[in-house]
Formats: sequence, C-alpha cells, structure tokens
Amino acid sequence: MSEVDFPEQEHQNALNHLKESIPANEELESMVNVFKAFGDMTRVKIILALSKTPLSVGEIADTLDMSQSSISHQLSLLRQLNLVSSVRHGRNIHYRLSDQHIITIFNQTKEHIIEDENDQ
Amino acid sequence: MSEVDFPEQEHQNALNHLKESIPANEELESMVNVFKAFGDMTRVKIILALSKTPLSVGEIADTLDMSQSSISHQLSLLRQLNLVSSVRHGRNIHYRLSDQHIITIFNQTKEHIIEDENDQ
DNA sequence: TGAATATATGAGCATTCATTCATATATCAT
DNA sequence: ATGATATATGAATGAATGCTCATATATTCA
Repeated sequence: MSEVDFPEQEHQNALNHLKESIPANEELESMVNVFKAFGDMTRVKIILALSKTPLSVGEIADTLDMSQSSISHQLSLLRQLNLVSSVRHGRNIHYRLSDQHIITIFNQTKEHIIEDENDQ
Repeated sequence: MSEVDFPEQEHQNALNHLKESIPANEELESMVNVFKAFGDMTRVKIILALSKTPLSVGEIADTLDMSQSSISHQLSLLRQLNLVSSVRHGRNIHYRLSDQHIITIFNQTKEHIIEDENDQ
C-alpha cells in the first residue's frame, strides 16, 4: 500500500473506519441508477420538458426532434425508476414527473457547475 | 403528431414555448457529464470515501478493494470534471473533493429515493 | 546512481447502452 | 369490423465505457 504523510493523527482514525463506512452495493444501487438516468442528454431533456407541463409521448418526440420509439424506450426506463408516471387518456398517454425533488437535484447540480466555472 | 386531450388551455401555451425553453446541448453537457460521473458505483464510492477524508490513490484502492489502475483511471475522469482535486505529497498524491456541493446532491438524491420507497 | 514505491496512461477486451427498424397492442372514428 | 393514430417492445447494431495488463513517469532512499 501507500505510505502516506498526512500529518494528522485523525487521518489514521478516519482510515480505520473508512472501509465499513462505505455502504454496500445494494444500498447504493438505486442512487447510482438514478444518476445513470440523469447521465443522458435525451433523458435530461425529457425531464426538463416534463418539468414545464405533463406531455404525451408524441409531444415529447416532437419537442426534442426525436423518434417516437426512442422516446418511448427512454420513458420506459424513467418509469421503471419511478422518475415519471403515466396515465392513459384515450389514445394518448400522459407522462409527468413523479416528484418535484428531481428539479431540485438538477438546480443543485447546475449551481455546482456555475460555482465551479467561476473558480477558474 | 398526437392529438391530446389536455383540457387546459394553458397546455397549449406551455407547448408553444416548450421547444425553445429546452437548453441547447452545449448548455446541458456539463450537467449531463457530472451525472454520468455519479452514475457509476466505483466513482460514487470514491466520492463517498473522499467525503470522509482526503486520501491517496493507494488508500482508495485498498478501501474499495480495487486495482490501483482502475482507481487512477476513475480519478483522472473525476479530476477532469473538477469534482476532485489532487496535490502531490512526496510519492503520494492526495485527492480530495473539490466542493462540498457534491455531498448535498447525493443527500438530495437519497431523499428522493427514500420518499419514493415510502410511496409504494 | 540504482532499486523500490506510488501513480498515470495507452491498448485491448468485454459489457452496457442508445438508437433504429419492424412490428405488436390499444384506442378511436366511421 | 376496418382503417387510422398513439404507444410499446423486441432484435440488431454501433458507440461508449469500465476494467485489466503492461509499461511509463515521478519520487524517495540507500
């Protein structure tokens, strides 16, 4: 391993309990999956669109200039993660964000990036 | 396109400005990249570890039971996104989170998931 | 200077993933 | 029932990605 020159005694203490302090995969998986969902341009745009108003699949496809199939596949993924919910209205299916938390997370991240850009 | 039965007149208004309201790729890219970085178990664990204390590459590899090379590759990615910063100390290189915002985003996401699990 | 240690990095490989294409299912209107 | 419209879905494909292996670079110590 590495021989480290952290002057602090506290570092050793932190190191001792570090391994156990990292949650197991199962505990982290849902968080990682949500971030993975946010880590794609198409899905981010879908979420941003739905943050304005509920939309049908076709409306989303039109708005983003993408195929119906592609949007439907992505919505299916977002639905599995409970990030969006859907209700059928006649021939259409209306999608909406399940939870306003999502937008808070987006804004938080945007702030991070802005502060970051100011730093350099 | 789809023929939608949203009863509200507001829906049309929302639709009209929707397309322009979605930011362009360039504007979203940094956010998507940050989320992409968070969408991987190894990187999440690295970040969680660094949230406790600054660590050398070897210490992270030991903590997570992963190869030095793998950790180094991931750190390089996190560094490019300014999520972590590094300082050489002798033979070691100390990594730390660049910004406490990251942990806030993590917690926010955890909350989202918890509320979500309660709902079903 | 030379050996040992810590970290970085490029190439290769296997896996994951986003999109497309074709087609299935569901609903509405005639 | 039939045709038209909206959405879902499976298979295929190309691109992106994470890890490993081998090796390069940097630093310390003797």
